[in-house]
Amino acid sequence: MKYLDELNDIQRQAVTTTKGPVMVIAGPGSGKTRVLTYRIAHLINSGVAPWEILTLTFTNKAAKEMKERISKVVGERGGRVWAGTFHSVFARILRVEADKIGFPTSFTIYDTDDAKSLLKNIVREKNLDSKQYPPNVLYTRISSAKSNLITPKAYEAHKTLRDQDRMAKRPHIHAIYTTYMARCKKAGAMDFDDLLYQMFYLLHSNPDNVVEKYRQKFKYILVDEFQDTNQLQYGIIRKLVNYPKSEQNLCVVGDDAQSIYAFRGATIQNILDFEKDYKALQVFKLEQNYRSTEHIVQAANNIILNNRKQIQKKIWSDKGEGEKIKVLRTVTDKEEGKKVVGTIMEQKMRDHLSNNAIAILYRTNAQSRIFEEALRRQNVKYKVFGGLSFYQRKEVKDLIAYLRAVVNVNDEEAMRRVINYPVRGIGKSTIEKIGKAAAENDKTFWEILKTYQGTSRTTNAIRAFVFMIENFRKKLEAKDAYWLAAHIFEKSNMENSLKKDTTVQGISRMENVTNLLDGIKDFVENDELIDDATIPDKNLSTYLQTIALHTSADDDKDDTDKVTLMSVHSAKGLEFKSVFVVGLEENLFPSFMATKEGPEGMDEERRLFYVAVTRAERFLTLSYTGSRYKFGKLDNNIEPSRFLTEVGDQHIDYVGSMLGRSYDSSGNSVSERRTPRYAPVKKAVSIDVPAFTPVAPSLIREGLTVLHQRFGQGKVDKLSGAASNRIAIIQFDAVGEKRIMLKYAKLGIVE
DNA sequence: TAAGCATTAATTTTT
DNA sequence: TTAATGCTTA
Repeated sequence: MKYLDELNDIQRQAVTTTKGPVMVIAGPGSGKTRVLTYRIAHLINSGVAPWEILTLTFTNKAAKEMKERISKVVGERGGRVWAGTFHSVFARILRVEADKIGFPTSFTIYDTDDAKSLLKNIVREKNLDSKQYPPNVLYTRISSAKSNLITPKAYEAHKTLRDQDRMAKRPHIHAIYTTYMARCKKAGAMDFDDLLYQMFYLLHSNPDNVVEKYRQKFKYILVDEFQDTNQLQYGIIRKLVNYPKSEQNLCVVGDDAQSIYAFRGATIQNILDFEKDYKALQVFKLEQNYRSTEHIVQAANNIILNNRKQIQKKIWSDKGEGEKIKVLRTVTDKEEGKKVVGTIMEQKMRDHLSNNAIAILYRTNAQSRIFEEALRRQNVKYKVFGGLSFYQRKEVKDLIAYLRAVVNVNDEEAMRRVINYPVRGIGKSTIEKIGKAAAENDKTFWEILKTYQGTSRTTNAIRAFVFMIENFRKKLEAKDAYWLAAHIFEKSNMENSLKKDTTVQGISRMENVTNLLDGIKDFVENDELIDDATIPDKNLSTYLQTIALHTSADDDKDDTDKVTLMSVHSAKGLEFKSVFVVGLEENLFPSFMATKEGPEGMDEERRLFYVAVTRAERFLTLSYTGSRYKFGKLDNNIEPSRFLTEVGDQHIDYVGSMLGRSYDSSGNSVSERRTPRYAPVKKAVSIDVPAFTPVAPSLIREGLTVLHQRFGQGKVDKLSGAASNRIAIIQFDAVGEKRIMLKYAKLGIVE
């Protein structure tokens, strides 16, 4: 087996120990994905059918990549492994089994917006104060209840939860939870948590002994990123693995130090429980880091040492010392953008990095803007991940809502969205009345709609709408998803109403819908391997499921060369030659929420920082600023992040930055606060380099006054070296003497 | 009912 | 700063 030679000893053991429960603790860059894929390949090579293997990953993209890598080892059949996120795999199973637990198999998936809008309606119907019951709070509360396997009934009886709610003056949350669940069921809809919750419920209540079917089917189960699973997810796994005479072929891979989703209910308790739940457990620790150089790896170790709880582990690298970590400090946020991009330009030039090799990582998506602007100014191509995804745009959601309404007429949220778009004279108050009637008479929105009587004008409008939807439904069986979507777009009058808008935005909306239609076409035409056969399952509801679970992390990196901009969360599992972690400021990274939450919140922020730092292969740059715009207001009282002091000075290079000082409004240094023992302050002002056009190296002569991108103005003292490799010694006004290699540096001539 | 205008509230991370 | 909500008027 050739692939076994590509592994180190521990990795190989983790791959070849195929029977029984196995836990792999995998530090960052330790070849985790390789172990997982080779393990699966190894299973297949030893006679296990690909479709008997279930692999649960964190993103769909990770699953896809894994399948491709498996296929490289074992051939095409590798693609037939069951691999996907918890959500997508269980959605697929529920597509088949949902009717056993009272849902239609064509159930729709409510995204966060749908869920919140439904919650809002419920609060209104219950005549509760919408200020007291904001949808965000309700959603989080319900989500975390589900993630902890707390049913509405259990919630009602749960003393701690009820006390918390009472203290927050929200005593009716349990009732809202109950109604919410009922309404989702009536609408034939599941929210993200339900995909797991209902899956658990299916296995737990076990109608027609369905659990047996899946225990038989999935003989080997692998879970990636186990540290980010919640109790509910672990519960499902146990249902599938724990039964009499089970071989318990379960392999979980994770790293407690990289657990960054506690806010979503994930708990490293699962890792700890795992050892208790599976007595025969074999543990393998992967500690060698193949990704980063030593300064980075050791800085990471230093950082995580500040956390209280963790599994003993120390990652190491033999890739050499490498470059020190650079720290940039600026006065304003704009300048932070400029400096980061300046450093990027420098690395591109001096180290020949392509844009692809570079990532800017931030704590909050809102930070991207400043870097986007700076990159645009320098004409550097970039791609922003996260934020508003394609499928969240209004016009895209509108058309999708039509499709949802047609597939499942009980999908109340979709129905409400399209009933008066484009405007057809069914106004707010009418919709309100219908909603109320439905809630009061225990009917669905659609049932009321079909027989609704209002003024003759609205009644006619409603009749026409119902007629239209029913007509669409007639085509559902005979036509494929693409045909139907295009048909609906036209006949619903959406097309005309979009065409009327000839503004720039209007045109771009039209383009987005066209792109959506193209996407549907693509989906219809591409076959997918499912199980041991190719199933042409191309109906609309499968399509809707796929896009509902699509996230920006699943976006393919397009083949053009672009700098990556993303949140630290979405950078999980990725690596780049050069990484910039920006906005390292108190109350931003760590976030102000964590600061008030206490030590647990802070530990999670630190793990997040650990993840960010360990994304870098060769170059790591940290940046922060003294003042920043926050919701339109200038905050110039920013302190550097506590995390900066945890990196370890021996790994940091403070080139050109002034650390550990705060400045008052006139730019004077103010007495030191709490950032100790930082690099000496060289100059009290940052070097403001004016724009210049770089000249060819051959034009640089001794005695010239030149401009350097980072060091500012200086005088060329001496030239040495061959013409092709010329080195200039330059006396800079701001930073003193520097040796500059002309072929890499960009210099402008002043005189 | 629908569109236009004014006010106000809210901003962490994501399947 | 932006998004969303509320209010007024045709």
